[in-house]
Amino acid sequence: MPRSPSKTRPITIKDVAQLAGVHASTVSRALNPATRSMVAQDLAASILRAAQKLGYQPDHLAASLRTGRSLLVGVLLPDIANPVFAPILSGITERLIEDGYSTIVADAGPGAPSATTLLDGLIAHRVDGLVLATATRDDALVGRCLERNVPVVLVNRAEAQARVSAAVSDDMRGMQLAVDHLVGLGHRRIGHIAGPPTLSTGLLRLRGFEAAIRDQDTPLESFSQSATAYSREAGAEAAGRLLAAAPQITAIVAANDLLALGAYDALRERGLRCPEDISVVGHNDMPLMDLVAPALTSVRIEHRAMGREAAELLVQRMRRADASTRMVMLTPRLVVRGSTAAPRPEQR
Amino acid sequence: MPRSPSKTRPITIKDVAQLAGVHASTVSRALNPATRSMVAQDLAASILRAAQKLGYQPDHLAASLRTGRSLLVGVLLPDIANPVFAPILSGITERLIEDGYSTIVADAGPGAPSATTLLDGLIAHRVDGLVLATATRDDALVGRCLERNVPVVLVNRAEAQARVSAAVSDDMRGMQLAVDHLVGLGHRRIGHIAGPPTLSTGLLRLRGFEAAIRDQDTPLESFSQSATAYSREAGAEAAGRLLAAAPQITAIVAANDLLALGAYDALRERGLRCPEDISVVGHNDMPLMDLVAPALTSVRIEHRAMGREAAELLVQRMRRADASTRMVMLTPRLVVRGSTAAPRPEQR
DNA sequence: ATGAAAGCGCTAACAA
DNA sequence: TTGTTAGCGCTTTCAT
Repeated sequence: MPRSPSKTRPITIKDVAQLAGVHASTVSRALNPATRSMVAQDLAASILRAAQKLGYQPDHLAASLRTGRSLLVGVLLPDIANPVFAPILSGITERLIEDGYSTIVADAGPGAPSATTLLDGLIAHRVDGLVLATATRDDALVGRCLERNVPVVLVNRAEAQARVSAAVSDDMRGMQLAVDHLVGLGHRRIGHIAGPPTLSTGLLRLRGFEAAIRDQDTPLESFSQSATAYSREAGAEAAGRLLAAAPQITAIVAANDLLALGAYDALRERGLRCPEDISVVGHNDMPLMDLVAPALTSVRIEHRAMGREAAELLVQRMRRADASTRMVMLTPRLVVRGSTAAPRPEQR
Repeated sequence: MPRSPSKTRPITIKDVAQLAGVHASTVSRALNPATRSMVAQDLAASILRAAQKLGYQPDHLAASLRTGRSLLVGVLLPDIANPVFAPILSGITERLIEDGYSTIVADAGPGAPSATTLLDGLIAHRVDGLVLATATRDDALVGRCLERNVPVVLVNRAEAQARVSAAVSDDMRGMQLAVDHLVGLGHRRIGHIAGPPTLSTGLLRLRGFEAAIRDQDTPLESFSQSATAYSREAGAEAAGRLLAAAPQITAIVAANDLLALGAYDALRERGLRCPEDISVVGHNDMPLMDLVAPALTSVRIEHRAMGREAAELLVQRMRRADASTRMVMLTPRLVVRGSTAAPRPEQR
């Protein structure tokens, strides 16, 4: 006497075939919109009904093994906790889902395995492509993907050699906006808290700062100190160095908002007021920057759009292996708030 | 003359077997730490070397098809853009990677497909388990997972029937902390901006508020208005209703930080100062809440730990199908900052 | 301790 | 238009 199956086995395409009285391959064709036209309309309909009735759920895994496409894309983030990556990730998943891809997220943040280990894990899952938000200017991971022939694009940060497509903000222009704004307010001695020079954002924003200073009609004094990381603590530390080295500055341009918030901390600690004593400009315009005190003037980057663009580049690359490599550069704009003001007359 | 393969075919276990001069199954045993002991030590070593030399990368997909385990876990978020979910996600991935799982993230935020569609997509990828951060008190998705026999746990929000394990904060206690603090400061007329009652956090925090009011020795007046969503805009709108209905209140307890920030907006718009005219308490203690003006007094939830706990519950459930269903409740604590103060004497 | 062989669920080339 | 067949890369009985 056959015992009734207590453990429910998942419904396969074969079960559907049996119920519909056709062969499994016919079911496969009927169920896949791309091949449905190969099946007689009414038959396809009855197959669909059978599948529905059984509660059939396709198995991507098995399909992937056969087709060589997993419909999985890996996203490697430097640190999920950093608020700028949430909208980037959101933009990426939003675009990818339109083409049927799901997103595996790997966080290379503190306490995580090495980025290389994470990358190998993603590749082991046979992702169809990768978005790296972690890229340094000279990035070994990119080479690894290229070797393995896995489509890859970069987001937010680019590498020095443009081996793969990237979606980034125009970092130099962003700094120009910041410096122009400060000079327009009357500032003549401006400091920069640079990001890590190993990251494109760190280097390009520093270069952008220097270029913007040079390009002014007015001669300016400028100073800069590099932060060791994009964090509030590193920002406070670098701001301290900057203020010690150049106490005459009347404004600080930070390479990112977290650094700017660190600068707030440093100013407060020294009894300096913002913007009365020192103006501060950030970069990224993260969520809530309008609510901090003083509200932060910042270079706004459309992170969500940037994520979408990166995903778009990847989709194109996954569709055609020979898709051209290119860099999509989004134009930032300055959002002026309360952290910048004209220097006091006696400071001039 | 055989042409050299221009397109690099991925290295399979067979290639390794050939190079090592053994059968594929031996390679499989040698490469898997769990079965390595079945293979002679020196042979295993030489197989490992062969794999290394060829740059062999295992194919989880093929293994999954065979073993029925994908090493993939799905995480369904209500809205990646909401800052509380970043640390939760971080905690989840951190714990799961310890057991070799990768995380597929699906965002049910604005503009996304329906949660049901996303869930089916995750199931199609044959995830070994699911973490739902989206649960309503009466959630159809949970039932769907149960039907499909997919291990599932909830995080941050619980459902009314405790069908599955969940990691949450003790929402009622959180509100007690908030109310006790305000009463201790001398407040006697307190308003609550509640979250959506369809969410456990919304309902339990409301109940917690009411219970905390009742439990005071001093008789109090209390009022509440529900926000339609956990957003700054909805918070401003609900705060407006609250102030209109009960202008005599001296303090507002919001069901979450975004609602509290919305209350800030509403107060500012009406020319009311915080904390001089009205004290405000938030809930969650999101990143940056120490920097908004005024710095927000808030009920701190350890979101990262909560994510880890949820992942832990899921791992246990995935290991043993009969693992007990339970609720892990983290104890919140109050972080007092500048948004709360004693009411002015004439307000008493 | 190792090899042989079957098969996970699906798709695609080929046949009819 | 539909069925037949083979096989994606791996793991796991079973046999040796």
